[in-house]
Amino acid sequence: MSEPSSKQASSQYCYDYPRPSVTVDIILFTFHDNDLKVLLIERMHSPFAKTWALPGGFVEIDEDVEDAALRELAEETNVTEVYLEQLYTFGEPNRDPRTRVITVAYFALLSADQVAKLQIQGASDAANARWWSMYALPQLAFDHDRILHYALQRLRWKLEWTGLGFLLLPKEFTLSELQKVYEIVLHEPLDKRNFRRKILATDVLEESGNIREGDHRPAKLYRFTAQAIELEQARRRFP
Amino acid sequence: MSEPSSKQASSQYCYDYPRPSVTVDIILFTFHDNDLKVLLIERMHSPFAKTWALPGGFVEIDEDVEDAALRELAEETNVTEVYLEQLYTFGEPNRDPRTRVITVAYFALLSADQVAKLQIQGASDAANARWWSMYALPQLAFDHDRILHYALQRLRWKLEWTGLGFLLLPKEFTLSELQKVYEIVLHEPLDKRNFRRKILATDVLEESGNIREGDHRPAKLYRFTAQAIELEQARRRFP
DNA sequence: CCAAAAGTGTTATGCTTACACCCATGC
DNA sequence: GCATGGGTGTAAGCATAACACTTTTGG
Repeated sequence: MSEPSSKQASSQYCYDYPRPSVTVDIILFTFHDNDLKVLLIERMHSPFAKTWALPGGFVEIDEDVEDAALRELAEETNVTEVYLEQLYTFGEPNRDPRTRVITVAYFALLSADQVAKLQIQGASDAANARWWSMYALPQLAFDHDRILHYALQRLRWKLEWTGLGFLLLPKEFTLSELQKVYEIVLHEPLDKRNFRRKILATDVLEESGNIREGDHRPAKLYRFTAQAIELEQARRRFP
Repeated sequence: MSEPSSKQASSQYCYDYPRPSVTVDIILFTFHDNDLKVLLIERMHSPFAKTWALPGGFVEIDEDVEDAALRELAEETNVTEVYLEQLYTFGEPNRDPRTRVITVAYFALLSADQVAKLQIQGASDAANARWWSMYALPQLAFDHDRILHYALQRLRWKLEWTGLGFLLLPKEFTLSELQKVYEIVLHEPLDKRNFRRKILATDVLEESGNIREGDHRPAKLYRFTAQAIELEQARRRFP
């Protein structure tokens, strides 16, 4: 969300008609400590200095918009293999007080695996990056609060109608852990037996053969099958 | 989709970094002659002169993207009250051979009522505008074929999961007419009794009290209830 | 042996599907 | 009176939702 700093003589690119800036903003979800988390970055510069914002940045002139989202993701988090989906394009004229900015929002689901490995790097203009609970957000810059809640809606919809919840977990996980994801994201308790039956009926999971040793009775570990994502997308649903 | 003509000395608007143009493209669906129709405009100018394209145009610098879609719709068809929904943003760098153009696609559902009244006006750069069968399209400019088929997918999804099919019909219609819409759009035959039961169970329709006199047994006319659209959107579904 | 989480089946209910005949009108 | 589309009900199968106890381990 940084205006590029002008290292060169300004105003090199001229057009007959005014043009907006186009940015991507990324809602990066993960699941940690039994909570749905979202990555935010603290802005250093005006406007909204010292307030938190979604990671994002300008779309380069010869770059696919989706590639821009992937690039920003890589730049700010070092993550490359992610589930990424276009969310919505926000285009009100005064979303950004400085100038006209149209933003294409993407949302990404990051597994706990990936989160553990990643090094979050604030962009040059961002002092600080951290995960926030989706249910205890700070005040947000621009219209990012609206964007974020729209993303939550979409994520809920996804979980209700597809089996993609496992994208928020590590490669192997127990069914109880998966149920917890659904309960926290959907914000409602679920019946354990029905949940297991339903999720296993979709054939997106298989036993990994390993077990999670822990404080109490060990639990079978599951992983998602290779075709799981394709399977989900094959069912005719949006998008 | 017209590059603004430069009446003035060019290059008045200068920026430090290059910026893309942002356009809106509108997929305008209606139902007519037992067929799903889409409005296309024949381009006069290069590139893709003489080929058909989606209506659309540039987003003004101080204009909401959705307002731009509504404005283009009004300019090219004189229609104002429409169901309009953002479809997707297409942002590959070479969609337009001239220059970088990012387009936000919207799809609109137009009732046969409205179609009857409207005067389709090609924009200044468009010679010609007409309705085409979705199932017999001409060759299309840019990536509009892809956009159109994505819109069809979304429309199908909408009809399968919501009761919004009536948006393609006049204010009053028979259940058989409505069923025809679903059959043509979804591209599959439906059972008459099940269709009626299902659609009436959703409470989006009510009898208008009138009847359609015709060749044979007259049919009850229905209209959709005032809250029908809200109702549909209240069920937690995308978006 | 106790605490804590894992795991497991059955029943009732509602929804979806398949299916075939009579009805009202115009000609 | 016949052709044409309008209109109606039921039974079977399937998915969903509600519900409680036993199992396995660690300490």
